[in-house]
Amino acid sequence: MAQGPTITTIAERAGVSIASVSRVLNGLPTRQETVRKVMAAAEELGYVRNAVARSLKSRRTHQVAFAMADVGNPAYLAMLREIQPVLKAAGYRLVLHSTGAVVADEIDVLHSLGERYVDGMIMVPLRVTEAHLQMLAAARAPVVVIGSVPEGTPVDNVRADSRTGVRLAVDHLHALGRRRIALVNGPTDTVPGAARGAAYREALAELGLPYDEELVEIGDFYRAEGGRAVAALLNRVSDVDALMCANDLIALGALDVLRAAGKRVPEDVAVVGMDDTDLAAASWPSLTSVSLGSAERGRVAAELLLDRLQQGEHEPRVVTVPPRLVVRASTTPEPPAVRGVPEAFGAAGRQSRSTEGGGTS
Amino acid sequence: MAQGPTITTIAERAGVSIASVSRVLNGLPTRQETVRKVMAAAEELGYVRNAVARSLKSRRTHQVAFAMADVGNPAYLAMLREIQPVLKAAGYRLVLHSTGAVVADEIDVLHSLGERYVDGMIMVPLRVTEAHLQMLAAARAPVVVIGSVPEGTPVDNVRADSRTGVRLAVDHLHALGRRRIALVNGPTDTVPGAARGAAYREALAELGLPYDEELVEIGDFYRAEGGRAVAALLNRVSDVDALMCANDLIALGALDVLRAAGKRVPEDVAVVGMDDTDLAAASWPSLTSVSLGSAERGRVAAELLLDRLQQGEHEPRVVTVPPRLVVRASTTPEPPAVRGVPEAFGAAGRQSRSTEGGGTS
DNA sequence: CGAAACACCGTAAACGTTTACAGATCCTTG
DNA sequence: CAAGGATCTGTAAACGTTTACGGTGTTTCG
Repeated sequence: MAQGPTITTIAERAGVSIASVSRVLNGLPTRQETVRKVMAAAEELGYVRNAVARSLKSRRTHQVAFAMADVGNPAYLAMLREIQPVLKAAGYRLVLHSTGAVVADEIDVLHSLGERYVDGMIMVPLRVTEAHLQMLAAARAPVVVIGSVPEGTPVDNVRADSRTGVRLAVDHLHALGRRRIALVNGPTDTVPGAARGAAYREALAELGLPYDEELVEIGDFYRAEGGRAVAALLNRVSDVDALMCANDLIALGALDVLRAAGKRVPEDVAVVGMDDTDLAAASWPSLTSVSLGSAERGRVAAELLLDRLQQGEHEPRVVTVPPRLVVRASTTPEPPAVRGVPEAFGAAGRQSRSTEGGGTS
Repeated sequence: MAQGPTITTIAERAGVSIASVSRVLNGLPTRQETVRKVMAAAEELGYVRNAVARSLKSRRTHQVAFAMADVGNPAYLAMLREIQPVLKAAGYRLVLHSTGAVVADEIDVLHSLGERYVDGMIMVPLRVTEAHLQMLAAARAPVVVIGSVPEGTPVDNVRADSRTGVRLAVDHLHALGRRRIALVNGPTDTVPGAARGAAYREALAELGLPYDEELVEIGDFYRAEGGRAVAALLNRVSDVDALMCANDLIALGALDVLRAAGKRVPEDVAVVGMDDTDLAAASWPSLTSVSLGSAERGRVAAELLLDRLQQGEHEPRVVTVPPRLVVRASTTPEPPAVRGVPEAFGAAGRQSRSTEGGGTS
């Protein structure tokens, strides 16, 4: 781990100047003889380019940051898994920032862009505050935001459409004949919570169903909380025949509680989750879930960023990724054999990339 | 996004030399008056230190790489989630390398250490080949390997103990009265596959049970493959009363097939998975699973690396993390109420960190 | 009051590259 | 054979920091 060889070491050994070495290493036109000597010296010394010095001169680090609250969250993970290969293919390294649920950390991360250790950044903010907007406007490197940002913010923006997503789910439940469709939401002071609450209301209105406050329960986006919320709901109203859950975890909690209460899913109560995580396919009964296209949003964000890194300045772009309803056993009354079994296996196919090797010993 | 201010800009504005600016910014002893002027100038200009230039001079990037096959794999993800905060707390950024299942990529990543864009690396190799060992010996920065590496390799090493893990599971099944315990393994030319196969054999021997080739089925570490393997197994032998699966996904596939075949779990067949992923708690029935301590291995690896980065040279260390059997409904014959329900909720607690916010709109 | 001690600061070199520019070498051609 | 051009190469500056060293100005003390 001593001092690695530098361009200067090579120059001495090959008996040429450092400029020539650099030219050879960069494939610039050079006499054949010189190329040979330099290559030989580099080879013998086991030379590797110093990325730091290179970056200093070229003002390019070939690194991109991805910042979100927590890698463990399946939605962020899905994005990450798409972002990574896109960046890698373009020759960029990925710097990961897990900011936790702390908004101040997100601001910090944006600020750190000034350190120029990355060429650009993809960020999924928890909330978009005034401070965010200021930092985004002043950012020293291109940023792509996944999530909604007001018109006029000078960054590329990739959005989901949870309104339409909720609509898809509610329509589906309605089409199955359900009329007492409850909403189990997360906190309404979060962006997703608020959006999903509003969308639920809208969807009911469009279908001509009444909005009944009794049918709305607020918990948090976790399994245990979801379970508690559903328990409270069942205590209050007895004729619920469908649960629209703001999240797959909430839906899993719902399944726990329904099972304990002796209700059959989907015969007595149909359940829909949201985000279409791996858990949805793994649960029993498998969970109908609204996919908000996390993976695709990740891919699109990466592409937008690369585009900007390569093309330079242009108008900020906004891309909205459409949601998709993935129907599984928790809503389809009697899954036809064709649908039930292949689903189990089909799901495995979807997951296969996530499971190479399966562990380490 | 123009040219950011540098130390020179500040020096001019404050009417001092760049050396003074640097001293002030680094908190070295300086006259109060100068400190004031420099701070004021830096403030007005919105100066941020250039990390690249800094690294070039200091030979420290404050970045650490984590390299594994695929972030989507729950085992690696669990490691990542522990590694990240440890590094962050110590002031290091995390560079993520997803190498895919390609061994050559791992070698590449090790080679790229010579570029000095990171101060060190944590790696989880798929396989440890001769090429790996050579690169590890010649690595230009400290490396911690998660997985087993031969004696004498000059790197810190964090190991799981899948032998003991399998033993725990088989003992558990045996204690429950099961005697026809089958193994559903992944490919035996992978490290985990081989280790688990051998451990199964050993465990049976210790219990005085015969090793019956009929009871071993090889598939792959995916859900669909696992299902197929179990189907084949059931076709061949009819009296299987327990399945030791080399992986949670295989176990999920097993549940699919058993359910389709009308076998009750755990009454007719008990099922044990391995890795104790989030899926284990989410499935129905919830899955008894052997935890190989991925999270802890990640944390330990990060700590070892930091230690080496800060302390410098010392003998390579080897740490083995003990496995743990997490008992759930897929093996406990009649989960007492106390055990069944809290499990569902307890599981949510375990997962809570992975689900802040639950999605983005 | 002069010298020694001290506090502070600026100059310049260094980290390892890339690259503009000009000098050296070679070949071509009249 | 000389001049011109084409080709290749070396010198040096630059990227933005940190830091060793020596210089200046102030204080302290004999």
